[in-house]
Formats: sequence, structure tokens, C-alpha cells
Amino acid sequence: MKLSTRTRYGIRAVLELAENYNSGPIQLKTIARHQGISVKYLEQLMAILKSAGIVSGLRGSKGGYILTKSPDQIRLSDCFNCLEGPVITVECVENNNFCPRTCDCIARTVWAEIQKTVMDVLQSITLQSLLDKSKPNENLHYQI
Amino acid sequence: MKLSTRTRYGIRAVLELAENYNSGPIQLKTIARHQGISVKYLEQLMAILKSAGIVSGLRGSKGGYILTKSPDQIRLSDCFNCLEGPVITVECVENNNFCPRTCDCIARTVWAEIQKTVMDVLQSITLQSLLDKSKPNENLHYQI
DNA sequence: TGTATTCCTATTATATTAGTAGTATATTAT
DNA sequence: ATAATATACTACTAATATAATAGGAATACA
Repeated sequence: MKLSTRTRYGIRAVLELAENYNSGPIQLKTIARHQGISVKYLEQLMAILKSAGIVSGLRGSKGGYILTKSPDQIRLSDCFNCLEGPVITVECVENNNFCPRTCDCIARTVWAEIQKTVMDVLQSITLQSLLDKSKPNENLHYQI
Repeated sequence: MKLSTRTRYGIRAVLELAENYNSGPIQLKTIARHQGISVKYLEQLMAILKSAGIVSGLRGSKGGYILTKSPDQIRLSDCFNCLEGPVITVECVENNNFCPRTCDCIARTVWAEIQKTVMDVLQSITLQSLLDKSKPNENLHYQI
């Protein structure tokens, strides 16, 4: 269960937008430079975040990206879900018809429990709460 | 974060061994038939479980596999760890030297928290506790 | 000795992730 | 208007990991 760079980079980018909330749009080339990611790859990640309604893009000169909501209204679970997909993918947890014994299967209950547990953690964390934690050091740009 | 067939099949196999604990060695061809997995692939999964000390193999005619400990002494976390690896793989969580800002990084603390949360769930579940749950229906063979 | 089983190693197939590239479209500034 | 700048969109390529197959060696039992 490896965390993809898609999710790691994407969340780093969103955190940088949160850090600059209310300072106007931030351009991808800026984020790319700070985070050591290519602009082109970032574009694709932002497209995902955009279609999830987390960010919006402004074209043209002086354009860039902004958060659609304030950092205290965006949960880590929102970002994680669209970038990474379901926390733990086992077909039978999502699709009751996948297996004839779904309603009795014991292991399925384990995967479902894990899924819920992780979602609870991610839902309890907002971008703002993460920023607040980091303020003293301001080391936001570096690695996730 | 998809769960690999390696883990799903491996845990199914271990559960079948648990189900037959004290009935002598169970052969891979039997498990393979019940679970709809090839013997050859199962061999590789059992090799992993064997090197983790969870099962042991007995060669030759009338051979097969047995659990090295009773089902109430084997935790799901033991099986999961060796089959799937760390719950959530982010280099910096395992390796403090991966990133220069490890000690301050906020996102790292999130991944670490999730890792711990999931491990707590897996550690709280033994093979026996799963068997006890399923006894009434005996649907152990089917899909995980 | 023959049969059945695990054990070991190599190879292939498939899917997913990661990343690059090119062009179109929109916005701003001159 | 035109040039410059940035996102938007789509296609392609590379790298990696998973999943599965295959062949033969070693061991145990009858």
C-alpha cells in the first residue's frame, strides 16, 4: 500500500496554496520550483484537484491557482480521495456484488474497518490545522 | 493504496490453515482449489509466510503446510506485514535521513499517524478471533 | 523405486504510476 | 491588435511493480 507521488505532490501543492491563501493566485512554476516537481506533471495533478472542486485555475498572465475554500474548510480526506482514490482498495468493500459471500465474509469486515479508521483520521485534519502545526518552523515546502 | 492479491490470497490461505489447525498438514493443491488460485502462485506466497515464521512446510508425499503457532497467537498484522510490507509506504516515515526536514515536517506526522492507526487495528485481530466470527456460516473459503 | 509434495529460480505478462511533449485557449499588458 | 504568459487538454513514452507461469531440484513416504 504505497502512497503515490500523485498524492504526495498533490497535497504538497495544496498546502502551498493554503499557505498563500488570500495572496492571489500562485503559479505552477512557483510551486514546481519549491517542491522540485515538473510543471507539466503538476498540471495533471491540479486538473484532478480542480475537478474535485478543491482548487480553481486562472488563466493568462498573472494567473495561477487558488483554493476554492479557506484552508480550515478543506479536509485532508478531500484531497486524498480525489488524488489517491479509496484508502484501501478491495473490490468487495466497494461493490457488494463482487463476491457471492459478501454479507458473511469476515475478512471483508477487516478491510472495511481499516478503511473507516483511516478516513476518520484524514477527515479530522484540515489544511489549516496542518499549517498551524508548522507555523513555528515554516518548513512547509520540504518533502511530505 | 490498493491491497495486493499477494496479501489477499496469502491471508485467505493462512485462514484456511487456521481453520484446519491440528488436522495435520494441508496441501497447497487443496487450498488452491478452494480459493481459486494457482498452486504455483500460492507457493510463492507461502515462501514469504514461511520466511516470516508464520507457517512451515513439510515436503514429500502427505506433506503440506501448517501454522507454526496456534491461531490465537497469530495476529493479522504479522501476516499483513510480511505479505504487503509497511501499511503505508512513504520513504520519510521509515527512513529519517530521507529528507532534511524530517524532524519538522507536518505531513510526515499525518502519514505516521495513519500507519500507527492501521497497525493498531491489525494487531488487535488474531486468526482465531476471525474464525470465531465466521463459525456460524462457515464461509471462510470465499473471497477476501 | 516411484510418486507426491514442497522448494528454488527464472521468465513473461499485465497494469499502474510517473513523467514528457505539443498544442489550444484564455487573460493581461503594452 | 499583438505579444507574452499561464492554464487546459490530449497523447504518448518510460519505468516500476504486481501477477502469474514454468521447469526442474530436493525431500519424504509407501
